[in-house]
Amino acid sequence: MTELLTISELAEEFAITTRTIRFYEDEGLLQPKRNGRQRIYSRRDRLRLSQILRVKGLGLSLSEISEILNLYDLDQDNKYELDRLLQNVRQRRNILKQKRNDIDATLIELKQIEQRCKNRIESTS
Amino acid sequence: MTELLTISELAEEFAITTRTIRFYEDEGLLQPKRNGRQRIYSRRDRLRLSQILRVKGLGLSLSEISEILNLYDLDQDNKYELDRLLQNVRQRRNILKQKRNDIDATLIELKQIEQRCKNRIESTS
DNA sequence: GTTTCCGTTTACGTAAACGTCAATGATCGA
DNA sequence: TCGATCATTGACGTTTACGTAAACGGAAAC
Repeated sequence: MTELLTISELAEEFAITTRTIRFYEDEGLLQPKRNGRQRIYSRRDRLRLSQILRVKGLGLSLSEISEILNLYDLDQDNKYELDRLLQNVRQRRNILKQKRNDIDATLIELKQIEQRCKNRIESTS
Repeated sequence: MTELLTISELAEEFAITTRTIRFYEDEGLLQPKRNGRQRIYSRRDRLRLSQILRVKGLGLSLSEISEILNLYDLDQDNKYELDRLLQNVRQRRNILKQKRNDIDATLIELKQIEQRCKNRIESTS
């Protein structure tokens, strides 16, 4: 049993609208099978959507997300293509690492604010 | 010497346009002094802009950035307000921690892809 | 003294990422 | 069989985050 899903089930599960899911398909991020005109989503489609949403929260455009997720589908044997892919993956990793650094810097500042906040509450009570 | 900057100097330094800087001011994210009609930016304004840009890369809207940066200006004595502020800071921190988790998950996947990529290149050569 | 740079305000334009509405079709329970 | 429900395909609307162009002012360089 491969647990096939309808578009509204998928939408509800991820708390997004069906419009959004169809839009992602228009943009080439999803390619569900069809039963006649009706879309049917496999476990793999579901995983893909979860990856899309996870990456989307990091401030990447849909075209960037598309590029990243295409890296996931490794089906090359051509050495030149593999090299290009490798460069691309490394670059993406570096960008994400930079973002993580930005998050860490902000987290430190927020932590300091939290501490000052607590101190004031202490001294006020 | 407090090193005052003009708008185009600031724009060049951060590789953005003056339009963007003025837009941020319209949105209340910056409040530079004026010399007549001309804007002049202090070291503090410059720091603010760098914070804006740093947080912007994390996929937050300008209004969210505004909220976060407002947390930086701690000038409350009211205990109730301090409590609210504290809640807010903690919530922001949790959201950012979640984003960092998402980044880490993606980094792990990319690392695996990189490894598979390298393996294939090895076995191809 | 006028051209040439900034800089300013005002205003309309635009790309991305959907929201919303209309018209239509398949299905399913009463 | 009829109404309700869910899905589909357009198509136009909307918000965010700026881009771009027009029209103007001050200063400084020639």
